[in-house]
Amino acid sequence: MNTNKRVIVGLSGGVDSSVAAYLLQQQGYEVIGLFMKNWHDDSVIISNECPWVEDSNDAMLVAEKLNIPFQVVDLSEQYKERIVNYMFHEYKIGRTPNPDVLCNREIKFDVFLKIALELGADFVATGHYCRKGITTINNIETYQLLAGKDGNKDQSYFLCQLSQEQLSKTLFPIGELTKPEVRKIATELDLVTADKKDSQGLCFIGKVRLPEFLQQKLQPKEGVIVTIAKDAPMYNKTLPKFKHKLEELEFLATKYVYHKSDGKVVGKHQGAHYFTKGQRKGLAVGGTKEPLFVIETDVIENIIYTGEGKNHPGLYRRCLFITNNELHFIRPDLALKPKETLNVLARIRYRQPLEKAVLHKTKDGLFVLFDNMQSAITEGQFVAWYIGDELVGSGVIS
RNA sequence: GGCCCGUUCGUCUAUCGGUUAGGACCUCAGGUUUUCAUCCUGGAAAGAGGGGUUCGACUCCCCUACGGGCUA
Repeated sequence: MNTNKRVIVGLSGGVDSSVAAYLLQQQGYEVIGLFMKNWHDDSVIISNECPWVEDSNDAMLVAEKLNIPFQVVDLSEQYKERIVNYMFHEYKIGRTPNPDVLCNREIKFDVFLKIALELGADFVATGHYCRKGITTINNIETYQLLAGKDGNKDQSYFLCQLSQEQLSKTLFPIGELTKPEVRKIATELDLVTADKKDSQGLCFIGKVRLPEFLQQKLQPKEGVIVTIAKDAPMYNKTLPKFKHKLEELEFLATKYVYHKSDGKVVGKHQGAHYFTKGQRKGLAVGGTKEPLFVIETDVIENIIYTGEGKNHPGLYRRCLFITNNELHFIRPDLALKPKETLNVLARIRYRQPLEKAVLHKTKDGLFVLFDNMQSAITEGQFVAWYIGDELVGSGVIS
């Protein structure tokens, strides 16, 4: 039944996309493999140099084995413009971006998708661990982004910015499988990628030392590290009585504002923009009973604020806000209007266990109010919310 | 100028006349992780200096160098 449908698979040179291609082939699709080359500066990568050469080669071998056509496209210009520049910009303004979420929205499911369509494809497919559902709502065919069946590998979070349009053209062939099952298939087929280690680090770039990577554009600038005491007065404010829910939400979403005089200087750093909230490593401040965690970075004053111990109050908040222009619903029918609320499960980082939360829409944006305190809510990261195993929307934490 | 205390891994510290001188933090390496982080495991790392006493001293004594209390 799929015989006349053409699918272009993004072959990355890893097991997942290899098996994805195979499964599509089994399902009767006409499959074409396409390798994206998005980065070729290996000077910034830790470990083995030039991973893309090996990866594209593996992708080609897999295509040969499956006997499908194979091509390489170079998208490094677009990748640089849309992803790398965005990264630099975000770090510069003191936020912590998630380039891989953007990479999916802007590269794999935009630039790449368009190329595929030009090549006559009906769909693109990738080796993501997630599933696509289709349901009819008000007579409109609506696509759903569902978590991968392998709870340990579920990658729906990285696709939280996809649109209906993009989903409509997309297939996720391995979403019903677990990683061990995928490996097993690859082994049985004797694919070169069968035992290849999972890729990590920045998609297409690999493992980098962030400060070094960022130094291409962001100059080091020495500043101080300040420690805020666990029992600082600002943490003991009693909850005011709120007149409106909105007032309460705003209060709970407000982050602490620190000044140098609120704590004591314990060290120096080479640039507040190289650090992110919740970070423990790289501060080079020792002698404390418990580790120091970054609780705030101030890129204007170039000060890093830290708190001692995993339970430091500066690390926790229950509520966060998303502005309207950084708010996205995969399910348009579930988009909230001002004053509407929605009970969801949400996460603020990949692989974080889902947490109960309530969405509160306002005129200017959306509040996400968690039942429990959340550690290191970080501006620039994406919060994604689910109903059951369906990812229905996401936004940038501001 | 006299009299009394302190000096241990990079940091904060524990111990002891015979120990692989312990821990925490930092750092490094590996692992987990398609973001940044987190998390897990492991490694490296010390007795201010010089003399004694002793079979043996980081530990006891003396002197030299840097940090605290009385006298004036």
